[in-house]
Amino acid sequence: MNIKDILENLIITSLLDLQIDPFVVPNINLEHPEEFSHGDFSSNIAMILSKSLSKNPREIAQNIVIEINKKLPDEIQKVEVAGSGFINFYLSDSFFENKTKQILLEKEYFGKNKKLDNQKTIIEYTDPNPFKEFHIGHLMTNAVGESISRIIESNGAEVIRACYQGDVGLHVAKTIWGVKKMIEEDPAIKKGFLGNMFGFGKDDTLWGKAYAYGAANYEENEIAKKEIMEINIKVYSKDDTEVNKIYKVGRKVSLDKFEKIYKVLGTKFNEYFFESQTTDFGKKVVEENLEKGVFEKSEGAVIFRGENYGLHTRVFISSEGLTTYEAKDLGLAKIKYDRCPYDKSIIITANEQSEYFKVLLKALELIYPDLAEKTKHISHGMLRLPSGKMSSRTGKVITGEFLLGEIKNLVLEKMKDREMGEKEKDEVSNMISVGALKYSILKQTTGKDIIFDFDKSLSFEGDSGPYLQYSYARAKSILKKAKEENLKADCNKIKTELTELEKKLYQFPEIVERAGDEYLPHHIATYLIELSSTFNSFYAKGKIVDKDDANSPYKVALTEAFSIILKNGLNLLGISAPEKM
RNA sequence: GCCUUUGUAGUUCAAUGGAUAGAACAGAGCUCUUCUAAGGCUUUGAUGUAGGUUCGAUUCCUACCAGAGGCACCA
Repeated sequence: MNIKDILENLIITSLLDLQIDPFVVPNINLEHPEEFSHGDFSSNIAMILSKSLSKNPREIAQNIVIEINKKLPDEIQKVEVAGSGFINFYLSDSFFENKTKQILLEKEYFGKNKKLDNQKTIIEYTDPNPFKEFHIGHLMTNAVGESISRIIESNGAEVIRACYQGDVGLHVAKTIWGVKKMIEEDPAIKKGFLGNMFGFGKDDTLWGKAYAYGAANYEENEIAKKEIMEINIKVYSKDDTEVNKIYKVGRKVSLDKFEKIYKVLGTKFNEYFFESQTTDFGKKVVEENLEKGVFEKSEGAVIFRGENYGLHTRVFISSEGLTTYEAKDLGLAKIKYDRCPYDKSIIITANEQSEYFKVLLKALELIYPDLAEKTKHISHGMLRLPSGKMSSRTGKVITGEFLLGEIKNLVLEKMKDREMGEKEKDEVSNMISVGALKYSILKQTTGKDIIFDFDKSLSFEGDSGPYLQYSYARAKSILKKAKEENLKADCNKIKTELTELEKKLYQFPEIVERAGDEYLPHHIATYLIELSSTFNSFYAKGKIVDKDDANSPYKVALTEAFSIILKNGLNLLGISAPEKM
């Protein structure tokens, strides 16, 4: 039984002994006070009961404490009444010693639970579009999705990582138009686009330029717009040899590039879905349900009248007969389920799609109510520069690779005096760059915009990924020294005072559970920063590895426990923990 | 215009309706003959406005102000 349950039972039985019905309150509220001087757990039960009992909360608290003291378990050292009626619990030395033992024993399993056991969850995130850049928005969706995946895995769920990619649609036509025009203008450039069919002689940055070129002309040039729409139809019909060829190469160039990025970011997808696979089925679903009255015809298009549900109306099949992404997404829900029957389906996107997903989920509810029930849309904020929104439509994008490259340069600059082999330096600098970026995304509540300032957001000091990684490397370095001096960890403390470190360490599993319940990775990030800060103070206070100090084995045990939890926590954020940096 | 969402130190972020609103950066001042100073210690500084609910509100409700996103054939 975990400590929270023990405390809860203790309160309930004490209330019963006092002839108070504990079930008049919905649940016993137990929280960690902000300051350790207020104990390890605190309950406001007396304050809540005060009204219904018409009694002073402090008096109620006193009575409860008297009852609790009659049956104080080993885990609790003392119980006190404080403030306006809080009951504060102070945990005992043996509780902390046992927890440290448990951490050292369970290692990478510490923090995991079985809450979502037997729950199969498919989680869709990143979703870059072939023929377009992998921009920093994708980086953000990936960071959030990967972290949520790992968190719910730690809560026991089986996770299927899915990526849905738009390999058909107007953006493809814009790119193909751009490619054709650029080759027309400069035939020599053809090789840069198409290369030899097998190698990587193809220049993937050219494809980004072609998209930007097509996109700009689509907006400004009526003739180009018409040509692009014609190409769009050909992409679907596949009856134009030249279009087919450009399409085939462009798609592969994009997908290969994406795979390289996923590898750097630490994501391995289990399933890929493509719009080219959802189009026909999506259209079929819409047409079937047009007859059933879910959709209606308007101005030549097939629409879903979201206004009837307080939402907005959207087009599912265009007046030209093309399926919009609304219809494709609708089909996707069923295709996903057919391929991997899930208990829960999570889709992660930027919050600019929040309203859209409400409409989509309403339509889904009318067609596949069981699937709609299982589906959840999670949105994150936008990564924006002080100068404004980042858009790939205008062609002015910051690509994921560019950003990671810039960060890596900063890291390498910082590492230039480190004694480390070139290969190791390269690996470690990759870990740190990705860690810095991911942390800056995950440290705040999912859903709020991130104002992205190169210098500030990616600082390597203070509240940052590298701070956590540095703390880890430091702990590992200490443990290495302990090993060299043959000092073994011992969880039984001799006569040291408890430090704040023990009081933070045991809280990790609760944090994992909460982050999973709320789908909020930032709880992990906040906890890890507090934990690391506590460890760093502990480190600064005196030597840990010291043969002349009888407490040294206990300090080594705490250091090891810290390193285990920090590594597990970083893993939940999708951040690697370097042994050295 | 309608809908959604966000307003917390100079800046970027925390705070299941609870105790003295936490950090980090920036500013001021300390700290490496000692296990990693990407560290530690000290210090200045904040809940958009006006009401309401509550024993208690940054948190819930209403209005207003300000920012962001969305609102018919792009994803």
